[in-house]
Amino acid sequence: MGRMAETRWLDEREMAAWHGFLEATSRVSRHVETQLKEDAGLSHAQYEILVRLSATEGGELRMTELAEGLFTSKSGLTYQIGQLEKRGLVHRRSCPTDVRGVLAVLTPAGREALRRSAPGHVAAVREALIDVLEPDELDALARALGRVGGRLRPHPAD
Amino acid sequence: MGRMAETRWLDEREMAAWHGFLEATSRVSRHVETQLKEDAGLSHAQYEILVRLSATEGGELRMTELAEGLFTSKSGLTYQIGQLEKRGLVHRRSCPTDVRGVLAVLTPAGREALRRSAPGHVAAVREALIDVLEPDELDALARALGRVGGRLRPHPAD
DNA sequence: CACAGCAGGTTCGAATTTGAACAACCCCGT
DNA sequence: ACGGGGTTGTTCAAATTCGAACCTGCTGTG
Repeated sequence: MGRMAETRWLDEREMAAWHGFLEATSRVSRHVETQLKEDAGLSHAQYEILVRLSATEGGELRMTELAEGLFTSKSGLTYQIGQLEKRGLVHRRSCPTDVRGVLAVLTPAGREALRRSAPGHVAAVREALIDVLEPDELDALARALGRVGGRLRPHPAD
Repeated sequence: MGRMAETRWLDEREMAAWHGFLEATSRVSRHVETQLKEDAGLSHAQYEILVRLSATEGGELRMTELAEGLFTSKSGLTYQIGQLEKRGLVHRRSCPTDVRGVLAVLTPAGREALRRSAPGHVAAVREALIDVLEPDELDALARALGRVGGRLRPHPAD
């Protein structure tokens, strides 16, 4: 019965890739997180929320949509929106078409906070990842990781 | 004075790479984390600790060395070693050559836990990252991310 | 129209993580 | 031998994160 197939261990190349992935993600994450916190007082999660909101028509988005876009849990988003709301960067508005729904709306202060912190953040991203790679390497990375992320994306409803 | 140079925003290609990086790291991390937690009751951090320890001569390592290898903070490691110690997978031993030092030592139970959980973990890593890429893509990824991680590594003491 | 099943958000508790502050200790130059 | 300076781990409080349980309110079906 269910006897597992012999394990295919990782060879040296594969191990190097996995380890490199872990180290890079860990360090890049810390780099970006630290820069944002020090220079703008925002966590990366909070910054991303502002970005997504600012990219929409009215600067507002349903909680669920936001959560999906941020690859985070619903409860995690509830928490972060609460934090941003306390600081007046975002406010909640109930959805006109669905009583249950909640819209997170970017406030003028939120838009301003984003405008101020964006340059520093972009610089950090360049320093940590973008400017470290040659254009072709960057494209290869985008293609490869795009596939990786896509395959783990929650079912498009099969 | 200190006026910042004009910000070099990210173009579409760069944006795609950054977003892909964020999505991939987020989803891969969750995938691996979930598999380990469900199948072995270990967090990825804990699993990595067992791996590093098992790779050494006596299955032991100084706290600081371990923390560096795991790209984590010292206090974070203290916490995790505490958890593993509670479960009998690791135990602490004071360092013979430095009174301040502490050695984390893998116990037989710890070695056994690692042996049991490794196959499932490797499978998850393959499913999420390794087997999704062609050999050349994997090498390119390793080269690129290796450089990225290396550049953000704490000063080798200049 | 009534109902079962599902979707949207929040709440709650448990587990982690991080940096700062500490206390103890090693090491090197004077 | 001595003192300053850097190291080693731990402790502590604050911030997050996640999944499970819940309550409400949609929605398609009979």
